[in-house]
Amino acid sequence: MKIMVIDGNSILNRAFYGIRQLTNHEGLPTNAVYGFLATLFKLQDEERPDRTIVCFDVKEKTFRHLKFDTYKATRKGMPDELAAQLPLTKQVLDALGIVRCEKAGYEADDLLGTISRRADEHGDTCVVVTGDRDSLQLVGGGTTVMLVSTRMGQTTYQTYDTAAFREKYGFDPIRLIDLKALMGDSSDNIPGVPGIGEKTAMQLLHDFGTLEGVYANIDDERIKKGARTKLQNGEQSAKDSYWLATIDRSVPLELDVEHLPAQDIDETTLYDLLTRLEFKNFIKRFDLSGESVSAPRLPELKTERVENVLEAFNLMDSLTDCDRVYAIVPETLGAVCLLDGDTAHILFAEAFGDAWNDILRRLFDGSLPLVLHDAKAAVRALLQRGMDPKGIVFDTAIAAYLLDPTQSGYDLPRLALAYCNAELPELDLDDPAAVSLLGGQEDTEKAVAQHAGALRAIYAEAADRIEQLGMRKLYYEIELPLLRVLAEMEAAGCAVEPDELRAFGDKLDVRIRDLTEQIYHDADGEFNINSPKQLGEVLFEKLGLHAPKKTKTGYSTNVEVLERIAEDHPIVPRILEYRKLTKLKSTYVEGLLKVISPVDGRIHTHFQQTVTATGRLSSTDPNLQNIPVRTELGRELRRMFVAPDENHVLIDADYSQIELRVLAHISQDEHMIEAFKHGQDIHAATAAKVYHVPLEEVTPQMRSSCKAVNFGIVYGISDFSLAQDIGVTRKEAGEFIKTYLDTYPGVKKYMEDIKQTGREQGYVTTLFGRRRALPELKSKNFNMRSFGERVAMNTPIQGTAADIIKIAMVRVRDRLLRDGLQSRLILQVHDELILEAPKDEQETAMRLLTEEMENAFRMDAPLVAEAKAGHSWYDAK
DNA sequence: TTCCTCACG
DNA sequence: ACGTACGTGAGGAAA
Repeated sequence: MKIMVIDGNSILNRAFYGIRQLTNHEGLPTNAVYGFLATLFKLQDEERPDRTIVCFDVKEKTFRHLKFDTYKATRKGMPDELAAQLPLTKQVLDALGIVRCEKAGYEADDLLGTISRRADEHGDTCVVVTGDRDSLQLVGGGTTVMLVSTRMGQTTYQTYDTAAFREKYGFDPIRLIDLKALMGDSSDNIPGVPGIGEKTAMQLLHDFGTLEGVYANIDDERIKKGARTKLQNGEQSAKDSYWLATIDRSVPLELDVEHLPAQDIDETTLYDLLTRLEFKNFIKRFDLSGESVSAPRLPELKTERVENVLEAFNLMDSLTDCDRVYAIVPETLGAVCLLDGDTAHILFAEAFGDAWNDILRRLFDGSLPLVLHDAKAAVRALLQRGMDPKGIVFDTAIAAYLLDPTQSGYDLPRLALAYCNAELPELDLDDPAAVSLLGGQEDTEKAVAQHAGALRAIYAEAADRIEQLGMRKLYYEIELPLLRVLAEMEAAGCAVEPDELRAFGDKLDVRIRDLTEQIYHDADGEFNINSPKQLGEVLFEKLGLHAPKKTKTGYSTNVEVLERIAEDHPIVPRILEYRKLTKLKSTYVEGLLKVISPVDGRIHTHFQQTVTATGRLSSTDPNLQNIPVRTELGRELRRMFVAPDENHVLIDADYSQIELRVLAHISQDEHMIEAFKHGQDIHAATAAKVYHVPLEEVTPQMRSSCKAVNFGIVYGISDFSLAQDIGVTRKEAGEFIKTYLDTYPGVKKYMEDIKQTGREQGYVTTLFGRRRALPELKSKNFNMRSFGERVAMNTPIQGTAADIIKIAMVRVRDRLLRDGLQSRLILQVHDELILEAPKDEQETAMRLLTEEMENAFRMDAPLVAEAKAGHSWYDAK
């Protein structure tokens, strides 16, 4: 029989530190549990043990180390976040039917040792899985040790049997104990012999075999005088250490290794647990279904099909008096579900034919206070049918986003689980088959009703919490109105020049082919240049170029690396150019050609309002927020985004330094505010201050450094990254930052305060009350905490800037309408707004746009926006 | 799917 | 000593 015995604490620990802190909807921290299970399943798949046992330390305080008073003081405890995940892990293991082994007073190590010894004696083979190198002393007989190590988030496994161990270390596994007795182990609080390090210890063992051997030959000439004195003085410590380092292999365990129960999964409990933890892929792995599970359900609703137009209008009339009308309206507008008390009324477009548009028009005529989920998609569709949807008073997706912007999604089933602990069936009303009147309706209708019920429950909860958290204005005056603006922008789309785009692509192609040939020639053979793996092999093995140490899973071949070795071989600059061109070709030329609407020949992006952690928008399908601009060639692409005809222009206005202005305002730093008030070039002004020279004497070099620091400050700076960015030593960067912060004491104070406030409150906010929770600030893990601190510094800045441009967008749109102009907003790129305007409105629209952007919010460092007009995006920027 | 790379603010 | 900028989305390769 093959037994796998796992050091639960060690693997859990690795999982915890390997992955960034995650919490699920219930607020359960889950990363360690997840990582642990992932490791466990992977090992079970690969090793196929007959039985698995997981060992845990029972209590840190009962370690045998503690018998030595001197050694216990600095023993590190388990971080709280991890401790919180321990019981969950054990619950899952129990549900999986995996034997757990714990014994008060013993470390998991000792349990591993004891179990492996017993298995060995019984003639079984035993794989010990742990992250702790100490356990390698267990290797021998039928016992192998699999060492799990996590580097850069990548987990690797290395199995040691006696031979493998000997090859690597040059002595027998059991001698690890002797080695530790000599050299000690600071992480385990084993003192060893003071003054003896790894080198000496290895030499001693090599010469004398064992600790005992060393002391038996203490006068041997191979031991140097200094070492001898140290050994003599440290003899007691060596003996203690020997004992400390020895894993106890005869723990009195009741566990009967010979008669382990077969693994028996408790499906119901497992499903419950995995659902709570939101580990969907594991649920899939075990093919669990929730049928036998009793998750709380929302009240049952009756479903009623609305069959004719009259009935539909009567229903809507009767709903007009309602406080709120809960409606499920899919993007395709193929069906609608309206909740009325305990009845879900379902209307299918198919049943109404031409009258369907009348029904939609009535539904959205503004007389029904509609609560929707993800309304933007429906609004866009309605706009595209020439309607003017009104009456949307709440969107649960946006509300849930404001309540916690860091979730990975906000679909209705997920919210139902988080807000009502209810399970909702999957439902895709955008799939025409689902809303077809033909066949299989029952289930769909039931599901729709349940979704509507959940919508109501979520609304009640979410609306309340929006109030409580002080986000009413943000929600009702910024995000909700913005929804309509975004829908209009999406529906409007942007005109493009497909022919020129294709021509540009062909031009790229010629050059790409050329480069490909040269690269193959340089490499003396064909390979896939797009494959970082193959490229790495060619550059660093075949051509023998020096690989600048960057390596994760192979060689790193990114721009930074390639630029450093560009001089070394003509292939490198060619690869750099190849990369540039293929990026332009595939992502932009081909990518954009694919998404030109066959209906109107324009490109309609989708602005995501519920994605970013900071409150920014994002753009997808296609992403129009990352159209190249930084290189001249890439910038050419902007010539393809144009005004639709000779009578129109594009107007592009962007905020000047909005984030730094926000920083100046939030931090109330006098000097920075003054600089902005006087309209100074902020980077130059900073340089003048930092270098103590008059503004006129600031060199481009000085300005550029300060520009980097200004950026860094906004991101939550560190000396390392700044050093990397401006090419100075880390120390110089550190001093530079210090000087900078002394120059702007207000900024310094803000950076300190925000971290503290964030830690105390558990979240940070923007000036408009947008909130981001930051549990990382309390983490004991340095990296995680540092990340939290940078985020705490950055989010209020980036987020406030996002709030401001959102306000501007709503105002620009409203004012264009109010002033009866034909100009329309079509794009937003974080600090930039783009209008499509009739030429005769050009001047008016430019003024309006600049005004509304600058007046969106009054700051002590005033907002400045600059507009430019042109036929294409290239010309308007 | 996940990683790597690279485009933007 | 730790490993580093903040926020995104898309395409191609490899698993």
